[in-house]
Amino acid sequence: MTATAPLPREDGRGGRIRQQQECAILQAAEQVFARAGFQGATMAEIALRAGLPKSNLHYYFGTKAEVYRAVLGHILRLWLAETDCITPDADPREALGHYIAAKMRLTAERPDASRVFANELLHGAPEIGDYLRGELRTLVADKAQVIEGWIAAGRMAPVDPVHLFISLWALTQTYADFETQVCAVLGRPQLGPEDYRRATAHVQALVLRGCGL
Amino acid sequence: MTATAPLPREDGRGGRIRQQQECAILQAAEQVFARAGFQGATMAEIALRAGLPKSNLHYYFGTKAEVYRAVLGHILRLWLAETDCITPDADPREALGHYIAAKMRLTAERPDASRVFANELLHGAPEIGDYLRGELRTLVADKAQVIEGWIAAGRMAPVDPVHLFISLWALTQTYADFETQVCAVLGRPQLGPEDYRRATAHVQALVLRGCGL
DNA sequence: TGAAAACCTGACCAACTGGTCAATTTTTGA
DNA sequence: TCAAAAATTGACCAGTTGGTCAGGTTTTCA
Repeated sequence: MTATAPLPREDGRGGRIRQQQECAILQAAEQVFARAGFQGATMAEIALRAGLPKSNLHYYFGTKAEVYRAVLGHILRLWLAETDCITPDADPREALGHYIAAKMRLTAERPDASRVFANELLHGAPEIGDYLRGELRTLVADKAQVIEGWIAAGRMAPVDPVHLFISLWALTQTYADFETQVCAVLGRPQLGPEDYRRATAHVQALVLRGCGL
Repeated sequence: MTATAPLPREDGRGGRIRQQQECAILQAAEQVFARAGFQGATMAEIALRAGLPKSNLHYYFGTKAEVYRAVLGHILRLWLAETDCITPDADPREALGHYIAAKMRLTAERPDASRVFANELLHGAPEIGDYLRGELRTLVADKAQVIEGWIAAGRMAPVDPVHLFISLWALTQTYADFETQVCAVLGRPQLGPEDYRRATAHVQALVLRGCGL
């Protein structure tokens, strides 16, 4: 019922200023949502971090849910990619190794994105359920067939391909989502590049050997 | 500043009624916290599910944080156990296989507990950080030594034991914490016993082979 | 049996938070 | 240069929620 925000043409860019501000807002929002979840996050804090008054924030995004959806949208784009290397002709060992490294890099570089995503899933994915059951499922089904092909050709051990993807996601994301626990048992104050290198090597070794590669 | 609730002697049981009510409350609270997280959960909903008026809920637990801590306490007790089978003399293959099965059973039987725990970790474990860096870390360090022993004796492939534990937790809990995503890619409306059986077999196969067992 | 302890509850409140709005300033582009 | 569009902002509001409290009922147990 508000005529305040003339909604940026989703396609073309809005004004120069709008682009800048929206970017700052989404960056701030990702942090806040990651730390506090949807309910725990407040518009006031997002505004504060983005460096503008709350009412200005509402000028760009009508509701908190709108900000949240925008943040999730950004994150989903990151999630889809990275499976390119999994093709029938690729070398299974190299393809899976690359995929693991890529996912782990994403986890290390954008832990907040991972956490927002995790939080959304944890609460039943009310916002992105359709995407999961649509695009993501299709993508996984495709890649699963590739892996079935590798198995049928005797190029790797028989492994349920869909469960394998679930495992890969779990193994990599856990380092961002549950960083506190990981740090605790590793006895580190926080995860650094060296920790991520070790984690990547460990997951690769475990999974590749687990797939008979 | 309230003298209302004469705090149940933590040690001995409070009155018969108190025990019953507290149990009902904690059960309800686990569900609510699992679905909504700490901030999203409301005392009103917990009370409703427990079948008593909100003010009565406040008679047993002074604050929401107190309820939350009690729920987490229950859950931590579940988490600690299950590693008993990992001992120097045990057969690595059987010990790890059992551990995976046990953790997966816990995940299947108490998914809400897993989700509350996951949520707490996701938000930086403000409540149980000390436990993680204390008891849990010690336990893991102990068990890691056992595994190092197995490796040194050539009874399994060289795997970083601490990262192995992190992997095992991730692989099992993911089926509760991110059930929505798992269901989506598996094309199932919800996970049933058969799904958990398959998941267990998959994780066991992957990890055991991954450990050269 | 009777009084103290434990338990129960509706009414109430203060703080917080998402969101609105009218008025003002800045930017744009013809 | 100047008017229309875009951007900014402080004041404000209504709904929600955690928590309080005074007074009542039930249970316990000596």
